[in-house]
Parts: sequence; C-alpha cells; structure tokens
Amino acid sequence: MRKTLKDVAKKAGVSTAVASRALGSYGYVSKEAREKVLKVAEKIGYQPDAIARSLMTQKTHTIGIIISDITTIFFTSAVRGIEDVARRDGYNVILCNSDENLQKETEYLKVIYEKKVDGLIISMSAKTNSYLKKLIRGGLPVVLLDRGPKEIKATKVIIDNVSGAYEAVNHLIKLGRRRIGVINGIAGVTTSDERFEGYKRALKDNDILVDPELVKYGEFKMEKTRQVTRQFIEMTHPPDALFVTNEVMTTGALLALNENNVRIPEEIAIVGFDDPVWAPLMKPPLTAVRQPSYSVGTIACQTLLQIINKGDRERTSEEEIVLKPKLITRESCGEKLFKKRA
Amino acid sequence: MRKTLKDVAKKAGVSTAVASRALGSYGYVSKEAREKVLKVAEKIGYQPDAIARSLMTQKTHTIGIIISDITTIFFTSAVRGIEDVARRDGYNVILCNSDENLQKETEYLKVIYEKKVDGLIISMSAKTNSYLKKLIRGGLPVVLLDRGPKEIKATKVIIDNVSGAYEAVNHLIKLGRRRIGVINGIAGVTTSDERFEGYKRALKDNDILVDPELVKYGEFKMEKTRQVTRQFIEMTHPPDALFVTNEVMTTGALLALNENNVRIPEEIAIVGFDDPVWAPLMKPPLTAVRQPSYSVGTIACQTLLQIINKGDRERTSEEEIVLKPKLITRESCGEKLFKKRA
DNA sequence: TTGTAGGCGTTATCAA
DNA sequence: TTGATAACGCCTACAA
Repeated sequence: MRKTLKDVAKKAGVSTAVASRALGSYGYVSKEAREKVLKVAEKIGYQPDAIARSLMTQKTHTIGIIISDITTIFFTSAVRGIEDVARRDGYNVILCNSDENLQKETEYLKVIYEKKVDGLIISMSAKTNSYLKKLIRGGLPVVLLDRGPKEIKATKVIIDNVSGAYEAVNHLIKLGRRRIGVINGIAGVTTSDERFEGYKRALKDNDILVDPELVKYGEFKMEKTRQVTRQFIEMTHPPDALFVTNEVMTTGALLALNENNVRIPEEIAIVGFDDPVWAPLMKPPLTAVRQPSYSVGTIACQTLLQIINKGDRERTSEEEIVLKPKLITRESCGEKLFKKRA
Repeated sequence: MRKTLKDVAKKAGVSTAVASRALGSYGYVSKEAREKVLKVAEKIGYQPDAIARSLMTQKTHTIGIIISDITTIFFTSAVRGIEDVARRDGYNVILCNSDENLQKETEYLKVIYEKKVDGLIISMSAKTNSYLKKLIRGGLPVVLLDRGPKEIKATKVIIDNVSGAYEAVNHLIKLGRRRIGVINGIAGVTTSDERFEGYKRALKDNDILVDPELVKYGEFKMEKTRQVTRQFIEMTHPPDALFVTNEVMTTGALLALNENNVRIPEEIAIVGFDDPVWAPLMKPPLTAVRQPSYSVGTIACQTLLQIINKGDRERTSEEEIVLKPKLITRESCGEKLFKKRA
C-alpha cells in the first residue's frame, strides 16, 4: 500500500499538519517533531502524492509540448533543450505530436488544459487556433516555438528564416546558379512562408525573376519531396540548383537525385535548411543552413518558466526572441567547381 | 475563471452528482437532466479537471517514458511509436532523458512515482536499479524497452542483438575481412553486451581469435567514438574493418575516418548498427543493421496498456518480446570490391 | 508550536 | 432517478 501523510503523522505521533510542515519545511515545527517526522517518513518510505498536492496548490510542475513530429531533427533537438531546462527547475514535460494536423493539435490542447499543465510550448500547425487563443486569454503561460504566427499574442522564440534562406539562395547565385528550384514545406506555416520570402528576396536582389515552375511543395515529408524532386529532374529545363527548406525534405531530395544518378553539384547544386551531423558525410558534403535548434528549446523553456514564476504581473509578455541561423558551406553547391573555374 | 462541475450543476439546476453522471455517461440520469447538463456544460465551456478526477479515480492516463536520450534516432523513433499508440487510447506521455546516468534515472523514477503515472516504459541505464525494483514490487505496470537486464522482473520488448551483430560481423568476414575492430557502447548495458557477444560468436565460428586490441568503447557518444576511431587508425596494424554498435557512434567513426582520409571500404570496411534514412546517401552507402525501432515503441506501449487494463489479475507478466533486426547491405563493407575480385 | 477542520474538484455510495 | 455526503491525499487558516 502506498503510504500517505496520515500514516507518517500517526507513526510520528503528530498531526498531519505538523507532518506536512516538517516535510515541506515551512511554518513552525519544533526540532524534535521535524526530526521524528523525517525519520518516520524515511523509514516507511513515504512519498508525497503529487496529484493531491496539485489539487491543492493548483500547480502541476508539468509543461506541455506540442510539436508536429519529434522525429524531425529540429524538434528532436529543441525538445531535448526544453526537457533539460525543465528538469533543472523540477518540471516534467508531456510530449505531443500534432503531425501538422489542426484537429490533433486542438485535441492535445484540450487534454493539456484538463491536465492543468503550468505552461505550454507549442509549434503551431497553422496560422491560428481559436482554442489556443482562448487558453492564452484564460491566462495559460504559452511560448510559441519556431513558428510565430502574427495573430497569436504570446512570447515567441523563432529563427530568422528570411535571412537564413536569403543567405542560402544568395550563396547559390554567387556560385553561378540561375535556375534555382525551391522545395517548400506547407504554405501558411510561418517557417515555410518566411523561407520562401528569403528565397524570393535573394532572387530579386540579383535580378532573377521568380519562375513559378521552380517552386514546389514537399509538405515536410520525405516521400512527397522525393516525388517533387523527380518532377524537377524530368523538366525539359530542369533547375541547376535546389533550395530545400528542411532536413526531412533535403533527405528526400537527395534520395531522388541519387536514384536518378543526377550528379551533385555538376548537374544540380543543392543547399538544405538544417545541418544534421551527417551532412559532412554526404556525397558530396552538404552545404546547409544550421539552426540553433537546441538553443531554441532551452530559451523557449527558460522564457516559459519565467512567465510561470512571474505570475500574473506581466501577462502582456509578447516578446519575440529571434535566433540567427548560419550557412555552413561545404561542397554540394559546387563550391569547388567554381573555384576551379575562377 | 475556470468552470467547475459545481457551476454546471447549479446552472442546470441539478446536483453535482447528476451533472457528473450526465457528463461521464454512466449511472442513472434522466434524458432531460442529461440534455440540460450537456447543454449548460457546452455553453459555459466546462472542461473537467483531470487532477481532481485522478485523485478520485487513482488513474492519471499518463505513462512515463525514461530513455537515455531522445536525440538518439533509435529512441526518437521508439518514442514516436509509444506516443502514437498511447494517444489512441487516450494516454499522454511524460518524457525523461536519463543520459545513461543511474542517479538521474532514479530521480526521474521518483517523480514518476509521485505523479502517479499509470505505467512506465523504461530503457535502463544499468543492469539494475533498486528503486525500480521496488516500484515493480509495488505493482507499477512496467515495460522494459530495448534493454532487458535479467535481474529485472518485468515484460521486455527487445531486439535480438546477438543475431544482428552476428550477421553484421559475419558479413564482413565473408567479404574477406579478418582484423575486425568493434566499437562498443558501455559494458554492462545489455544491448552493448549482446552485440559484443554476437561479434565474438561470429569470429569464433570463423576461427578468428578475439584480439583485445580491436575492441574499444565509444560510450554511445560521438566525440568519444571519434577519438577511439582515431586510435584504430593510428595502430601499427590497423583493423581492416569496423563494426560500430549504434548510429551515434557510427557517425563519429565515419567522421574520424573521413577527416583522416581513410578510404572506405578499401582501407577499412564499416558496418553500423541502426539504419538511418541517410545511410544510402553516404560515401560510400552504408551497410548497417536495421532495427524495427518504431515497432519496439508501439509494441512496448500496447503491452503496457494491456497490463494496465488487465489490472492485478496477471501481475506475473514477464513476457519477453524479441524483435529481429535485419542487415541492409550496401557498399561500405566492400561488397563491390569483392564482387569484382571474384 | 500544535492540531482541528475546511477545501481543492471529482467520483462514488446510499438513502430517499 | 436524484442528491446529500463522504471520500481521494494534501495544504493551510485559524484556533488552541
């Protein structure tokens, strides 16, 4: 049987109030009483019931995480960051995968609310979510991670996608590429829209027109991207470069290129978003935009904990923390070819 | 303010008992009462407080997951599997990273216990954990994932590591390699020991002696493995092949090999454990043992839920579910070289 | 400094 | 079929 505070109190010969105070170390307790209680608790192996405590204190020391898919390296790393700082402060995390699905996201929001988490870190699947807005209005501490739709009033920890994408595409152009295809995620998701924006700006600044034929959507999926890449390859005038906007899709594109024996970077150059550990091991080593994914997680969680602890005082926290990505140059954009030629 | 059952009951003009029954759809409630309650609940936006409910029902509909590191692809995938089946049954998961650290693991076990999860899926960091044993004795439904120490009496969902390793090493030998180095994880962790066992058996069956110089430990870490691989390279008689026992370490080894311009497979062949999506994109494409990681997760969770729902009846469930890994042959072991020679 | 008693929001019992 | 009322295990006024 599970031991309760009552058991401890009885064995220690004190009231539950005293036992509670002794264990919680607050309020008045005599030294003897405290020691006695602690000893008994230790002896019978008492461990408090967090549920009962939560009902009383209205704190669960749990935070919810809703992301699209833990399997995506960016989120894997971010979640690890979140968990690390949560743990340090005595919080646990509930992990939810929404799969870019608004309904699933909302269902999770519901249980998250019912389970009374102290705060929520979410990477939204769409531009808005009325249920989420309701929760925020209701006072739930929320931090938006990676995706920061304008419509949602909450603290955001995001990446400067426009500049990251700009840098990547500009790099391609500087290396002589002109027909640059882009494989986007899902229109409407902020990260996708922003990376696309960066792409367009880079083209514009270099006096290249956006060719609608060269923009396709991989929907954040490997298989879909594989197909889409094949379409690129089979064009009568295929692109001479590809900008692929996340890691899963980059893998898909690389796979398709590989299967069709397209030589990289001779025939098609490629630059990815996300810089996985294995990027240098590719054939050829992959040039990619590195995101500080772990930091996105740690910062999001630190921010959330601050909001939680600050209480209602500064509810209007609508800070936007923007982290810079960085282009890691290797060989998949034809860096070596270009040098040789020059 | 959060609405409570009392609010609903009052507005609907019934007692909380009736309201509770109407919402929970059990017991006797008249049609009118039910409809009234449901309508009011909907209208005022009532959502039950899971904490209060848990205190009463002694069920949290939450399961704990303790793994070493979500960042390791095997666990990423397994956790996704767990979460998927948990969700279908209305459960949430609390994610904990123990980092192969017994103390951290135990701390997590404590809070997991205090938070009264309905069950636990754990990949143990060591051969035993007295606190875990206590929890199991106490009746907590537990499933051991991936690592199944003999000493722990619980249902286990594991991989046949011996045969996986055997197959990998045997493959190397069949391709003419004799001096096969092995990079292990951490001695004492079942998966490491079992993969090492498979290595030894394969050598033995082929009349090759185990050379202690050729067995090293990467401790499941990329950096450590990088160092260790460098040591291999710098030997006066370096190995002609490497068997690396998980993905993180394989990446480390590959990185070291790459940095030192060791030609794969001409100088050193390599076979890994875990078959990441990017394996075919390596230079050369990586031969590796594929583990059904997602299935390990789904099966572990299904099993756990069965135990939870079965209640105390069949507490002695000590089943051991063993999943088969599979060698995926590509080019990093010199498959092509050998063919040419033959 | 201690103990009694009330309450957190549900569910469950049982008499009406 | 309904509705007081008692749990669930803990915290915390408040009175002693």
